[in-house]
Amino acid sequence: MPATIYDVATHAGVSISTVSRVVNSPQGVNPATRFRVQRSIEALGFVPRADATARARRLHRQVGVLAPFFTYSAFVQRLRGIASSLSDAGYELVVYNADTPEHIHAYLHSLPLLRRLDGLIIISLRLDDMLAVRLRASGLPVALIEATHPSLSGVDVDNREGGRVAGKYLMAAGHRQIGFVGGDYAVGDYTLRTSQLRLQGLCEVAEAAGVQVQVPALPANSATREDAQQQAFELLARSQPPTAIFAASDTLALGVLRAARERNLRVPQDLAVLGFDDLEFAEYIGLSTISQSLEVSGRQAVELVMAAMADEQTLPRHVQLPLHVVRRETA
Amino acid sequence: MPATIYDVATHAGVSISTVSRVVNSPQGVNPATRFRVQRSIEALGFVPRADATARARRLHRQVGVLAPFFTYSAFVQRLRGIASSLSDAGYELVVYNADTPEHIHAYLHSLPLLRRLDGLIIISLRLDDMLAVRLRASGLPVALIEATHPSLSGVDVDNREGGRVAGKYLMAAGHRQIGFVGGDYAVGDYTLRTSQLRLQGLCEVAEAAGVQVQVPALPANSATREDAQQQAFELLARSQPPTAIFAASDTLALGVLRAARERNLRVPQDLAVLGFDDLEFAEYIGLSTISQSLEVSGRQAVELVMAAMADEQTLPRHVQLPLHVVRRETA
DNA sequence: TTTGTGCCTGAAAGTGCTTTCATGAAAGCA
DNA sequence: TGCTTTCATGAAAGCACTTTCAGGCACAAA
Repeated sequence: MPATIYDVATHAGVSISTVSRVVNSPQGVNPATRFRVQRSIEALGFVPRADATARARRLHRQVGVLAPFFTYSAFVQRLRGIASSLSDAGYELVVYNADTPEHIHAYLHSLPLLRRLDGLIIISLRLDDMLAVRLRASGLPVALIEATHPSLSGVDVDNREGGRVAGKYLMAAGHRQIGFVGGDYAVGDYTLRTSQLRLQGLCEVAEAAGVQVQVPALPANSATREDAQQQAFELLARSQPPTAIFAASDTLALGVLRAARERNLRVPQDLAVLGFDDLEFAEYIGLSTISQSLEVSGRQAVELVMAAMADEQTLPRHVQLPLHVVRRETA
Repeated sequence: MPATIYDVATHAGVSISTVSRVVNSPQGVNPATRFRVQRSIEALGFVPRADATARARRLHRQVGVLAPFFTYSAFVQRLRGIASSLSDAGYELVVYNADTPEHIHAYLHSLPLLRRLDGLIIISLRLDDMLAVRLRASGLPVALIEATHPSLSGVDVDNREGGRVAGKYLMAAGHRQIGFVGGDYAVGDYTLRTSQLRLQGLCEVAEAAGVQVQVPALPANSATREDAQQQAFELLARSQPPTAIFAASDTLALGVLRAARERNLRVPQDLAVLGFDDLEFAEYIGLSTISQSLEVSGRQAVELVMAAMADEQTLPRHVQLPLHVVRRETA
């Protein structure tokens, strides 16, 4: 059984208050006493228990992350940013996986009440007004990533602008037949509809340039590679098939790439493919894509929760991250 | 301010003991009293605070995972298994990123003392005898993944056998010039040397069949795609280049694939490529590989820590997961 | 000698539950 | 009716720290 603050106090012949002070604010205690206590601490190998400290300080030094982790690939890179910022700030990271609407619902309602967390980061989940207001009222500092809500801090990108950037890039490369492949990660009512926005942006600039965007007959209601592959097959089978396809995510772009290979189309000569996200594997496979600074989004979110933790009264802040195309080999 | 157990007790006109019993073992309390208390609980919206419960029970319902997450791609899939098993068991998952030897050292020495965790899972980190014994003695239940040690529970695979499986598979496909590309994730003294073992297994079966294995002149001391690409270039530039390359991981295989593309080699006709791990993207890009059941390893590890948590005296258990080749398009 | 002024230090409250132990009431039995 | 047994409940200890508050003590000034 490890030593407690009481053991140290007895051993050094002082009160526990003094031991606590030696640990937390040594300058306030008489040098002679301090050295004696320090020797006792070392002799007994005393280390304050994190949970006891947390209780007394009413600060847990833990921040939670709620996300549909395993259905959604972009989380790793966001998490990377979150983890490193959090660790720099001396906070631990606890992970809540929310792949189903039921899980999400349960977490969202219990986490604020359990009072185990100092802050919470919610990734890629759409929150309705009621929920957002409840969260805000619960007193648990929250930051959103990818989604936004007026009453909660958040960091996102301009998805419509992303579609415009993609369209301009492809048209600048001479494409006049542009296809779109999309779909969103389905998590019930919490599903975020970014794919649609990216398509809108694409259509805007295409229309302005007199270029028509080809959209699959059946829009997918999920975001798997297989869906994308089927969508691509459909587009490529048309009488005037697209010479370029913009996929609403890198994962979907993989499906397009596969479809191209199966139809013996050379990329980018016969078919240019442009993704969205800039996931890690995009670089590996040479996929051209729109980068949305995933890692930075994680760091930003940590800053936002920290701000909310420092001052609960502060107004929600919203950060919008820039987008840029990363030119590689597929477009 | 949320309601506490005291508020409920007052409201229902009972003692806090009774409220506690209604929450935790309702069958032991008189139905009339029970209903009254339950009504008070609902009226006040009482939810027991997780940290208070944890303290009183001396059980935190949190398990930690320590791993070089962001230098090591296989973690996502392992984590998926861990997260879902943990959540089924009602435990939370706290993540400790350990990309540098210094971080690892600090975590390994502080986590057992801070007493915030009920258990710890350590992924892909080599522990020396002293550390393993210390951990064991600390009383914090531990399970290892990918590494093993006699005094700690662990789940791993037979890496040498993995090399043999790869060699047999490639030779059965007719290859007589087999190349190897390898390298390990470098985390100082904690670096695990699995690449070497996989090579040994490959050499064993090749030698037995009179086939020579081609190994790059400069073995890489890291495991990046770029390293693998350079290694592959070197092998392919030889007078008698390999017709198949076994890469010690899927990430490395990506580098080989890239090298093949740059040299205008068709895969698998001109060069067969076989990976190891079966990461998620392997399926996406059609990479043939040796699966090591990453998700299962996570589930197994949870079982092992749980066993250790249930009975601290129990002997360490070791589980070895099966390997099998997943035939796709590259070999 | 008395009063004032800091500096150290200890006592004690606060944190919100679980769980053991003891007690009283009610029920069962002869 | 008197005794035992069971059931339901409350009191209180325990958890391991931080932090506030008050007071003791030494030293300087009056």
